[in-house]
Amino acid sequence: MAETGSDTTKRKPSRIQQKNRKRVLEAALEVFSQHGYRGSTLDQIADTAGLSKPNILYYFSGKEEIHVTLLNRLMETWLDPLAHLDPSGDPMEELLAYTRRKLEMSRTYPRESRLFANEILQGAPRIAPHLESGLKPLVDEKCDLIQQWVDAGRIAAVNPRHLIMSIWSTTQHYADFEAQVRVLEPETDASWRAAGAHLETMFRKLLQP
Amino acid sequence: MAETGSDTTKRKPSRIQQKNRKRVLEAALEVFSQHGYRGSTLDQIADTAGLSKPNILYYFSGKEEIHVTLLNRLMETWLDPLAHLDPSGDPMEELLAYTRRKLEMSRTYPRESRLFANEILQGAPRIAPHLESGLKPLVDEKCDLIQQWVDAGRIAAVNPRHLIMSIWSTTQHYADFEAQVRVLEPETDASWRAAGAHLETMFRKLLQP
DNA sequence: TCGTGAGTTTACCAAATGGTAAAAAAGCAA
DNA sequence: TTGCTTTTTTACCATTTGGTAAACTCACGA
Repeated sequence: MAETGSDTTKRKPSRIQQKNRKRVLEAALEVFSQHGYRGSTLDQIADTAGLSKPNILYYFSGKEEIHVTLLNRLMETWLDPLAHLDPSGDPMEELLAYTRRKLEMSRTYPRESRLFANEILQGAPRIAPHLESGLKPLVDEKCDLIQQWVDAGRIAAVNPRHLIMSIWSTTQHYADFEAQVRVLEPETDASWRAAGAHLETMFRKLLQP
Repeated sequence: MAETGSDTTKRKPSRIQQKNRKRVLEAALEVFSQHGYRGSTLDQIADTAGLSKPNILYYFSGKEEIHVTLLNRLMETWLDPLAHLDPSGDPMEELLAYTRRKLEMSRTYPRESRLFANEILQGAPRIAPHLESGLKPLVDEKCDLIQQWVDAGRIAAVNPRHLIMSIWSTTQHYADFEAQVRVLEPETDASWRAAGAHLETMFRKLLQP
């Protein structure tokens, strides 16, 4: 049986396979993050990747597999900052550091942020299982941690779930709504700096016991 | 010249025209807000509206006109709460009331919120002019107002632009990322109540002089 | 009731799109 | 070089999609 590059059986990935799969995923990220799943075409991805459409389908079984692959890889990166919330650290500093990391990710990986936003906006049809199995347990765990900090009086009384959602929404806003932000504040560098200062102030005041 | 229902010349809209144009727009809102512009099809809109595709094209010149019409109508509704920020009111109460109105709109009109989010996510290709001509002047004006409140010491020192963006992002999050919110907190009613309380606390603390 | 224009349907079409078959080319071990 | 596998290209295809032409139906005033 000729291996088509899928994952039914495992073989050595071959240097050229790794390289081209990477090119496809990079191009797909560019395209999907801008137009959403249904708004993106294999031709666009092929053009962006500098490969032919059938060539792309030699590496991936179809459009959906490319999209799902991207989302799966993304989830790890995306949850990483929250996973690093340290129970043994200083609560205030941990949460502010988390906010900083999240904002930094929005600046560094805006396409990833938009890819995720697109998927959630459309009801998370292809990533719902991962939300249940990956995101939810982690959030539950960290909510417990934050609640302990609250109970111990080390930070002000807040709803942990909604605190986390506030951090997500405010930080991701700068990536997901970039087109709008740019209209209101065209100086990109200054905008990011002001955003960082603003969020630092806001969450510090919120959490001050 | 037979009027096709477009707007090249003005005639009396005829009761049935008004009714059916409304049906189309209602259906288009449902579809566009879920799949984005390119992900939505005229057939979907036609099915949802209970009309045939050519019938829809009797009332609108094409897919794009429907979308643009929706976005234009939306802009007014969307900016309305901000426009009502009253210079003569109490600063803290005005801003908290604005936040409440915004959250209420996310709950009442989630589809409109998602339609807007979709458009911005994709770089605002069809609404960019309106952002410049409609949103920007209003935001600039209200930023001046907030800055005056800050200068007068009536609220804490904040960056007005980023305050507004914080209010937008946190309130709209509950509509735009509903699929994710539901995973973390399945009890919808409780979620909205907790959101209201959380945002009230957060912005009150932020703005307390 | 008849005519006229508004509204609706049926039958299409050209382009775009996801995907496939198979031949051709490029690597590569012997 | 030879023979085999991996990779890439060329030529397609079926379906979907936005849109149109023209026939048809319906409401309603004269």
